[in-house]
Amino acid sequence: MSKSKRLMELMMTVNRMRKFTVKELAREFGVSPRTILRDLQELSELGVPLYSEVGPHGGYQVLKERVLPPIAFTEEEAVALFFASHALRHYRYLPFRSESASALSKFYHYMPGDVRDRIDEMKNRVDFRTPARQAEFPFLSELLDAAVRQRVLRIDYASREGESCRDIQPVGIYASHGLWYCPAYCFLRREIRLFRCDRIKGAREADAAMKPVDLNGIHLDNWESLDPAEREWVHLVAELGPEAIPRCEDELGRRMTIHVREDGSGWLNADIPRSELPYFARFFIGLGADASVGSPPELTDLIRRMLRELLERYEGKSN
Amino acid sequence: MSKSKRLMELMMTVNRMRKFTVKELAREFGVSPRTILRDLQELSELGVPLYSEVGPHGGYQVLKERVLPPIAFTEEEAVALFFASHALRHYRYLPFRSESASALSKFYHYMPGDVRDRIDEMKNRVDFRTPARQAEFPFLSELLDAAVRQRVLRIDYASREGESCRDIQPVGIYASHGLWYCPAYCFLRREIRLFRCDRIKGAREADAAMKPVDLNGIHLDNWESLDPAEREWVHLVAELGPEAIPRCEDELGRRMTIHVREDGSGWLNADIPRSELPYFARFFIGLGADASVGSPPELTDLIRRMLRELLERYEGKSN
DNA sequence: ATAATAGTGACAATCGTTGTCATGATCGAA
DNA sequence: TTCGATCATGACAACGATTGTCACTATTAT
Repeated sequence: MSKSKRLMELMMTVNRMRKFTVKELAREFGVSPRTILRDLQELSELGVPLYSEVGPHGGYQVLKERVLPPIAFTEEEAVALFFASHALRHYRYLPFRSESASALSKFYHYMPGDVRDRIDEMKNRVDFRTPARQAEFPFLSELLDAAVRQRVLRIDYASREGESCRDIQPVGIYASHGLWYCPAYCFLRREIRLFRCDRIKGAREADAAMKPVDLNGIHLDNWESLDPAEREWVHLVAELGPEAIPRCEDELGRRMTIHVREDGSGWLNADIPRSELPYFARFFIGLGADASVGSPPELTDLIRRMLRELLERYEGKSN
Repeated sequence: MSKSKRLMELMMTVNRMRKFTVKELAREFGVSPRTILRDLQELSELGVPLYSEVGPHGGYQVLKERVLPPIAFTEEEAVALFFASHALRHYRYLPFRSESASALSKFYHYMPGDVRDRIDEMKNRVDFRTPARQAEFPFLSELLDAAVRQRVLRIDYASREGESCRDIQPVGIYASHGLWYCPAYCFLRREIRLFRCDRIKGAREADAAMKPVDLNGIHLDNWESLDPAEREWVHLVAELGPEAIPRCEDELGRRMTIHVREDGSGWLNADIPRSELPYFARFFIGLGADASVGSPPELTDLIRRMLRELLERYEGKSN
């Protein structure tokens, strides 16, 4: 095997093993320990963070910031990748903020001048906007870590009703419209609930006594469908004007299908839980004249009531 | 210089030059042409897409998909980068869709097994959601290209009033809530306007007679502030409940500052163009009891009127 | 035709790589 | 303490890879 190939494979191998001795590698690669030593020194010079300890039980170690085998990207791929991480800059909080920034600058730095020029030209001409939020999300890494390792966390949660302390086991975290959410099994309610991460004011490992529940097979793509069946459902029918379609896709897109006609208008036809009627009432009021609810009657009633209340407020004020 | 170093530099050099002859390179690197030929063959085998033509004015060329010098990422950086481009998968339309996908799979493919495992574990546990849209955005690349190269495009635009044909010069494109927008200088209105990309039904190079205007210095970050001064402004004051804050940040965050008090409530205090009163009226109606507008009177009047209309509609229906 | 270019094969000179050996240093365990 | 496991370094000869040179072919624009 040629030296350069051996170096590549060596890099992958040490990344895989994390801890190893010179002899081991020499056997594995069929070369002498002396050669391996020379190779390791070269890897070191190439930036692989190696650390060695002498003595029995000593050996080599790769420090935690492992270096991946270099990947060659085409120019187009690099540009795409650049803008992908560029898009994340709008997030003040990320589970891996600093890494994302350093990857971005590494990219930028290593690129040949003319590609950099091209990126510079495009930088201010493509963007993925995310609403800027004042809310703080200090525990994203902890929540994600707990989700991956299936651990229970004890959190301080500031809900509308006041601050409470509860044990949860996160399913995962996701950002939507610039806010972070965390669906998690709540040991208090004994079901999966959605938490807003900015309301989580504290998070630490729960008591060892708290046994994790089995959330294998439950993840971000399917937890919503695992809703408890206790709910009572009512049937929603609404007619949508063209202006209303995007707003419905925005807020309801993942819960129901939005039917669109040729002329741009559309309609909704779906079952919704009775408990969410207030939410829907307010939502359709917000759509104004672009939407009109046909059913259920409970919803139209509620809309009327809410409209009257609002109207009273605004009439009271002006008089 | 060692062979491997020379190969690296060669890769960068050919990427920079795009077109070159063997002799040139031989001179530049101080080796014989024979060696360069051997090196180029190796680069070729390593995936650099080289193409050669014999004869006078012949020579080597790098095909358009240039390969960048390999960049070594740490594990954490790779994970961050992976999730950045993972986040883009929600977009059905992107100005560089296929490249983004191939970069993602290249990443995944070249990663050592255990990092891949780690990513697999996290894949379903972190997400950046974007509303799924049915709208189509077929001309993103064309718009972006025109923005970068400062070209004029002739587009077919389907606005509320019907389809029209106009010449525009894009400032850039951006995605917000899953929809793509394109601020552009409109030669019809003679000012910068915001176009929704899904309403652009056709796009092609405009007449050569259309002279591009100078949009240097105007880009996505500043075009909004270049609004024509013709507008009439009114002063908005509104009181916000805690629930209303996120929705205001979402929709108004980039136009005005949202003041937040200790207790979670907040207020708005900003100038808005009179022409947008209907938009604001509807917006505050959508906030329901969580917001109340104090001023301007025109706005509260409008809100009252709209509420009455809505109420009539819903009362008419139920009777 | 001519000149400019790529492409290949052969060979010897050169240079880099490897294994072996000797030596040293450090550390943990017996 | 001594012993063995480990990293670390230097010297050198054997080996193998790389390089330059030369001779030759093939293609093409002028």
